[in-house]
Amino acid sequence: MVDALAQLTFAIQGVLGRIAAAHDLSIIQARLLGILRDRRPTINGLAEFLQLDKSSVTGLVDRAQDRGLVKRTASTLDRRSVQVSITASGRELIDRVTVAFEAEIEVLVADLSPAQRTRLSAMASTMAIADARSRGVDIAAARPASANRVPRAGHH
Amino acid sequence: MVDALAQLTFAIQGVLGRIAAAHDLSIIQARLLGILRDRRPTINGLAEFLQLDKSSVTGLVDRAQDRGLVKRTASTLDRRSVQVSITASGRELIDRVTVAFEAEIEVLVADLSPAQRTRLSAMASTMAIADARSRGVDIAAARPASANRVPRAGHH
DNA sequence: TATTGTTATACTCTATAACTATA
DNA sequence: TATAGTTATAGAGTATAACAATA
Repeated sequence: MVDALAQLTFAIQGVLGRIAAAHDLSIIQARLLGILRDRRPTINGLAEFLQLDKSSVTGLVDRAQDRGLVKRTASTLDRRSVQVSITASGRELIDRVTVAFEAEIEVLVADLSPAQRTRLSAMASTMAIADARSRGVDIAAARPASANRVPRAGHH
Repeated sequence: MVDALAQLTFAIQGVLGRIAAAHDLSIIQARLLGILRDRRPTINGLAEFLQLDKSSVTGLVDRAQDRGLVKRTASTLDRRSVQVSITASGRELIDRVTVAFEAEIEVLVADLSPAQRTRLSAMASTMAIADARSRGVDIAAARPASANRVPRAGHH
């Protein structure tokens, strides 16, 4: 099991990496844009999402901003913080990457039956949630439309 | 499906990264040691396994060698090439990482039934093989001990 | 000529520590 | 004092191009 999952992970990362590179992006830059599709987090918020130090995020956002993919906006509530958002150009790029990624994943699951795919999808979600929970993060609350999970007490 | 798989991939990479870091390794260094557990590839061979440029592998092996985790041996057949192998110390380290990784994955699959785990494992393998095939690599032939590859016509 | 591996170089990604400007 | 973000710095990881040794 462990071996199979590790292999799968590397395979998917490889696919993602190749597609991102074909669009002149690294995996982490693609991830950044993906997060910003439906959120306007602060630098600290991004650091938490990505599990990176805030100084790493500063650099990440700097490079994306230099390319016109994201922008910083001063927060009106707390003048120390900024809000990071995606630009039209960034959104267009990540949308193209997503389409390509979906097509490639389609190749990987080609040998699975429709029923297997459904089950795989469900299991993957279950595991991602278990991971988030084990780190004390409530991933469900950060979802887009609907996806509202059962309200949970608190963290820790 | 795509989203769930991506989430799962990042979750597993996160787990791997944290465990590797706890043992003073990066993911790629852990992968390198994992590959060397039952193989003695050339630099070019490693580059193919890892899908990296050979110059990247030179640096990777340099750093691992500096730490006494791997070693280079001159090939007797082709004096241009070297064989990279794991040291006792490297093997001990990757074994410890593997044990810790297995324990963490156990947490992630905790919410899955035994039957689901079996199916997940099988599907993960299927997908990893599909990926290898899509890249023209025969992962199955590259397995353990004396995996004497059946002489094959051509690569490409 | 072609291939194996290294070197030189440049860039991205990352963390730690020190700093600034707010709060 | 504490927090949000940046800067300075250092190191790993990666690719491209040029190179030496060998085939």
